[in-house]
Amino acid sequence: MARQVLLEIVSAIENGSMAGSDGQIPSEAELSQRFGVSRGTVREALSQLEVAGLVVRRHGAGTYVNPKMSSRPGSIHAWFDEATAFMDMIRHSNHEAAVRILRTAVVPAEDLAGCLEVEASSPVVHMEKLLFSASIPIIHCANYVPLCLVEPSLVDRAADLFGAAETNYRFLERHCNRTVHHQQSEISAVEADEVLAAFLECRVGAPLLRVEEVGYASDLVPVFYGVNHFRGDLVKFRQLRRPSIDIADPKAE
Amino acid sequence: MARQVLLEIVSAIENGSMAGSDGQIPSEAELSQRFGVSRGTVREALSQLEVAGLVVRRHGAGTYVNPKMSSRPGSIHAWFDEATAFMDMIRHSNHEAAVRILRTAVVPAEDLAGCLEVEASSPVVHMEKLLFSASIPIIHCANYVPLCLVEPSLVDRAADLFGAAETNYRFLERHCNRTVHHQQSEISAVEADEVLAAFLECRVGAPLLRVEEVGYASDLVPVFYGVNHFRGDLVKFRQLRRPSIDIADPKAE
DNA sequence: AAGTGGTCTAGACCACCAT
DNA sequence: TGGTGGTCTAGACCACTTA
Repeated sequence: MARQVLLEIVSAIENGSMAGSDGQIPSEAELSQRFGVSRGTVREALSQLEVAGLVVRRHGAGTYVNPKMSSRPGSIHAWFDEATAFMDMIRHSNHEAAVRILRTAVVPAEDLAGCLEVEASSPVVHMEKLLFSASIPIIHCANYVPLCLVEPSLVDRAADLFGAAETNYRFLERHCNRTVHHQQSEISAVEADEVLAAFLECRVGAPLLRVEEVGYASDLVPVFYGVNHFRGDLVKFRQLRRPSIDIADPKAE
Repeated sequence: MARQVLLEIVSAIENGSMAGSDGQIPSEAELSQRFGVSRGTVREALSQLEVAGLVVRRHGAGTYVNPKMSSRPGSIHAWFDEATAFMDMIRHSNHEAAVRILRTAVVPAEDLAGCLEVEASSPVVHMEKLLFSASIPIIHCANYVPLCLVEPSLVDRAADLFGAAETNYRFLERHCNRTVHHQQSEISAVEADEVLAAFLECRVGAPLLRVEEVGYASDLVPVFYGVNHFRGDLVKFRQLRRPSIDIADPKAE
């Protein structure tokens, strides 16, 4: 029901029938009456909208629509903390997306053994691809999935299936019976080497965004490792940043 | 009380007395008994720990410690979605942090008028600074705060006070009576121009992480604009990425 | 089948903001 | 001072995992 309430609030915000001229939304008590649910359920829905940045809640004052966000609800994209397939990211944001699979193979884990929590000699399925936005190559991806996760009957065809699946998510869901629960990423700036420059059709030395990440299933088993390079001049990530919850004991300070 | 429960759980995880050998935490029902609070309160605490990535909850199975995170609880830092003063970021992560104020001034808003929601001719207080980690310059920051936010009695000394405060957060709290509620950031990769290269003691053309952001108070008033450049070879940001909440109505697809 | 987390309820009180 | 969001309670039922 919280989900239903959320959707109704969003569409009411979109068509302008929810918020007053100052952007204020009806109180939680009123909403719970209007939708015929408990106040707790309304709060659950509003909390999710708050995390997404669509509304801002002010203790004692009310809940307000965030005009910076409501401009394109339902198509929030390229937020760095959202784990979306980069292909969908491109598709949702602007142009046509295309993918070219550069290479698929089964190779030993080697340097990735640590982060994938397998032996260095264990085989991993590898896929290298190039993503295009409006025919321009903008992202180069190299992905690795431990072969031991692939359904036993499909192990022989793993490399080809990875290529056919096109994304980590789909490959893991279809052929490993796993979903990605979260991924831990690291973002940095690097310059294009000869190989990347050739693929991304940019100058050697051009600035690139590098996103390196490990995906985990809900049981905390690492399910993929990926290194992605983005044309620095064409791709940006957005992120809402907030004061963090203090996990440290304040007494300790 | 949720806060108290959270702290107790964290320290129990730290000293190893909370989780079993498989990392599982006692059930919510048991925790609520143990701490003498309702289950809802325990869930509130666990939810915060889940957002921070310290634990993972699995419907039907239990709640587990995330070993990737619990290694340094209480000092989680350099997470991109956490709005921390960059100086504290350096300090908390490794070395001694130092700051050199390069320039303070009051200038017209001009190009920043749009994102700060003031007139182009309105004055803004500007501060440019350089942050050092172990004597190496690693971050260049340029910040702007609308002068109209500064307490009237301090307007004349605004530029100097901004320099003395050293961070946006402190300046806004001390002299504008405002706290930053959230900030919207954009991260990209650029190459160092002559000016930045000189400040950051790197090659012209070296890859830099560029973080551009607008800070907002809880009433959604923009309170600062900042452009920050990070030495790409020395600074990385980490981020937990998760599947996003669908805000779009699924019927629409 | 037993145990877990996920959701919802109805009510209460508090902390905060505005007027 | 009245209305708002923030927190907590006690209980119920459901959905899911695991053995």
